[in-house]
Amino acid sequence: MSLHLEHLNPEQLAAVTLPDRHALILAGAGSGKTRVLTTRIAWLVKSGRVSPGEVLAVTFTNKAAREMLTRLAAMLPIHPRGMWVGTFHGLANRMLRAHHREAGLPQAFQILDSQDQLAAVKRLERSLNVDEDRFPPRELQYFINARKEEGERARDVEPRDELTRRYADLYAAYDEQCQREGVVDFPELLLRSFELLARNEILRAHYAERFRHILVDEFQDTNRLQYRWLKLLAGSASCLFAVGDDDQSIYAFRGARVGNMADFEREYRIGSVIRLEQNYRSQGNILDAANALIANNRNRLGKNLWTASTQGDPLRVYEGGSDAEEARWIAEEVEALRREGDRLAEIAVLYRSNAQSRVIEHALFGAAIPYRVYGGLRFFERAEVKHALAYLRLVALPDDDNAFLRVANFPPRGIGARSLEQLQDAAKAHGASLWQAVDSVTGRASPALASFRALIASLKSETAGLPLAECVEHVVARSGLAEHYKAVREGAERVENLAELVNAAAAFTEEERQTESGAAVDPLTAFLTHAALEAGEHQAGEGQDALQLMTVHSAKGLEFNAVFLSGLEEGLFPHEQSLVERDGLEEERRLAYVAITRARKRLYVSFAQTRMLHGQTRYSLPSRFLDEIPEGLKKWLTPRFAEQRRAAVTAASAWSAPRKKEPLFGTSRNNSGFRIGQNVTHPKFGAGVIVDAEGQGEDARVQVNFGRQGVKWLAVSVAKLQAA
DNA sequence: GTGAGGCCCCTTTTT
DNA sequence: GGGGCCTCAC
Repeated sequence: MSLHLEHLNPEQLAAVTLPDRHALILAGAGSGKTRVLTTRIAWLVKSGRVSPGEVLAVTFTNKAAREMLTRLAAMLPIHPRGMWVGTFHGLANRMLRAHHREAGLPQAFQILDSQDQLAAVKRLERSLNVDEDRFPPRELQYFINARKEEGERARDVEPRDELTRRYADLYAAYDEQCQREGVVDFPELLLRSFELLARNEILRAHYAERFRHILVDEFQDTNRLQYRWLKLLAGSASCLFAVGDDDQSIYAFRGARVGNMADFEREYRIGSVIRLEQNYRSQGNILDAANALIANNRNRLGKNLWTASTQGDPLRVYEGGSDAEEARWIAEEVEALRREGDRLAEIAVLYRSNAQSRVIEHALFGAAIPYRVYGGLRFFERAEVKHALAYLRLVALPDDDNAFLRVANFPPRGIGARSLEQLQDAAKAHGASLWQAVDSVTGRASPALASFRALIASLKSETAGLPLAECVEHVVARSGLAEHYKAVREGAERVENLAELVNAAAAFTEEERQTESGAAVDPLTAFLTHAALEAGEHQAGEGQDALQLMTVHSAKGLEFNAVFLSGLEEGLFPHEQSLVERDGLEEERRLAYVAITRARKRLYVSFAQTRMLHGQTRYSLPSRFLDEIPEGLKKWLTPRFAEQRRAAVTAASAWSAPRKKEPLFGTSRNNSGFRIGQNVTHPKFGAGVIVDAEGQGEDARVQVNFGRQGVKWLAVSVAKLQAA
């Protein structure tokens, strides 16, 4: 039950025991950030400075919030009742449920996840006869979310041009639609609760008075709206304690504003920023590599991590002839680590994009290594589960048109597109929801519609008062979903997932009972909120020892004894898209920095000469990030790329002879003397690789990927290309 | 109204 | 390569 303050270093201790004032903690990777945050809360409470109810701590992910609660529970004698700990969205939701009337929402308002939101946007465009080619729904969704995250309503959007004006109009119409249906998207949770506080002086004063200490994790990832929300919540009396690391800002693409750190420092007159620079996680070579890499970024607040630990092993660098070969190598090395006694759960394979996992999974499967993939489709996002949830949503709030359209004819019950179109027209004419509009068309149109309406109504009455799990079970059975999936081929897994949904409901009830953290809403609405806000990381096979596969993004905040960083190739990492974005390359570099700093003892880095992407073989060059790591820290397991190119002339197969059986490239030639996949050099562009060829004789042209110099078509007869 | 096959697109991700 | 969406045939 002790805080163990004596185990903190001077900077950590200073941060933990800071007097009542605003603070900015610049906390490097592995510097004990979460520990400082939680210990500070415990210290504030234990020293009697505040009561738990006067503390609010906010994070980005549910995982981080849970972690914080667990640690707090270990440090504080009683359950920290009344303390607000959660994600931005979770806390905003809590506030909106408590003050739904003031916020202009039904108490049972439903939350749209990104999928639902896209469906809602599509539906809107169709109802307004908007040309989906000129206004792609995805673009509109992006526009709306970006505006909301800046704190702007449609009327605040500056009509720079005709297109923007149209988008703004659609934004307004979208908001009206949501309001009519009683649904709220993710950014709306924040914006709505922000506006509530801004408008309602009494509430604002209440919260500003209540929360004496507001602590923010991963502050570098906050967007403009989140920062403004915090400022409003803090008022003039509360202390803001912000922890962040500008070098780990990897979410600019979704609105995060690193600039919030500098703004905070200025606006709150932070005299001295506390820097946590001692790293307790990684051995010397790993940390040196990370520091060397990130030093190439210009926009930094500046900080240099150091460690008291030994240098440890050098980074192991591997070059594969293909992505498959790279994957096999990873499997072999993992197997070797396992033989040495490492637990698989302590080893991670990281990649830039989810699509890369397939090849790796294939190799792991072949090597019989158990693994777990993070990301991808999560439990509550599965189609069959979303269908069941849609029925439940209609029970909770029949005006939810999204849910209505999702399951009106699923399982098929003879309600076709035409009936639904008619219904939508009728609803539009009456300014009503689909549910309300059914009566106005049933007389003439589909009896099936009327029976669907009756089904929902009876589900509602039959489940009233039932415990949550039984309610879910009843809806799954009576909706016809279970029966439907039993009948279709390959539906067994879906039936299981429906059963699992019943379990999830039971587990949710139990958890609520223990923590009593729920806002004052009915259990069904609480469960639906949980499903939307926490899409469900808990997958099957959680308990067993398994290798961890995930994108670099989702690895943030985690650490492992050994890390494999795969696919370090130009165009993939850094991603080619990032090169055309403003500050894109620096964000990619920070991403690489995050990846490297996940490792405690061993870091493996790999790349492949060829990779299957979108069904085509791509030829790539090693990532520039690899060059930015000093040679002295690396140990090449395959001859270096440059050396290999030189060596290739004399001993073509020296570098990966053992398994060079498969034909790596098509042997497409065009009498140019070059072969696809061949490494070449150009006097101006440097090293490259042939990726395509066309034409014959004098007209022969080859396409060469020069990495950061770009991909170029060159006429063989003119360009001074040389085989490397 | 329903199911099967063709076509198009393709970052990163949490809430 | 693969998933979502649309069109076309029953």
